[in-house]
Amino acid sequence: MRYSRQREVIMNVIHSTSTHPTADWVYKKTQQYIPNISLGTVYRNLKQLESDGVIATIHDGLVARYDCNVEKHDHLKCKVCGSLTDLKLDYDFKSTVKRKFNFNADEIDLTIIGTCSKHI
Amino acid sequence: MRYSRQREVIMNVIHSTSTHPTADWVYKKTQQYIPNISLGTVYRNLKQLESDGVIATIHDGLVARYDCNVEKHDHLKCKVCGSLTDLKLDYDFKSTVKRKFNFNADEIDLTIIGTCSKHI
DNA sequence: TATTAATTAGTAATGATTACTATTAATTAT
DNA sequence: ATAATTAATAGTAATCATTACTAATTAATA
Repeated sequence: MRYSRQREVIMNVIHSTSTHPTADWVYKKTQQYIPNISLGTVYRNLKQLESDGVIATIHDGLVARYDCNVEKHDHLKCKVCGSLTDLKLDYDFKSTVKRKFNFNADEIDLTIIGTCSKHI
Repeated sequence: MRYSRQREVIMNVIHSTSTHPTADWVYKKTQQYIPNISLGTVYRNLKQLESDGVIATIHDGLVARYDCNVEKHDHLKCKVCGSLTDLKLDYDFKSTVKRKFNFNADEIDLTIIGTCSKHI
């Protein structure tokens, strides 16, 4: 993978926030630095960065969100404001599903949906 | 909500499988009984049945899948064949996130991704 | 510096879903 | 049973996120 300014800006934009932005948000943000950047370029680079393990993709309903935190973690999703917050929980379901279903677990996707502290 | 044959067939189709079908799959299946049924009718009814609590929607990547099992449960998703299998796990994260984040949890969405027994 | 191949901008295409509208049909009051 | 009412439908167009395509650009390299 060779250098491109577009990719560098995209990386910086993603690292500048902890809001798990969508591709469109990243696109609009990068436009502030490279006005004629193409949406396709944003998508292509996000995908490339993911397959390089530099960022992670979170499927949030119908849209994909991107996260520079690639460590395994879970999320709190607020029904009111839609915010997505990182959290770490302790569990080990892998041995359970191996035993019960002979299923080889690679990753666990866990999201807790509810109301965040701002709206209580 | 008043009776319609279309809705009845859609319900029967969903209850005839445990494969968590997509709207398109349901559409093609209902076409066997009502050849000129409209895709919009399928989507409208699926949404209506969900808001009535008769079926549940599962967001699987970019597509929505529908499930006649409305009891709270988790899923095993196979990376190889894409199958989605129901499972029930024991956990209680609600009190943890309430204590740590003052977050009021309503539901927990947990999917374990890996390889199912068929491909081992 | 010339060559090569990755990357880009711009645009068209796709796939899932929703919106719109005139028509059809289930219910309700007559 | 019949007419009136209005939810539900078929068919089509629109939307939204994402991917595919192509000719032009540009980073690396010989």
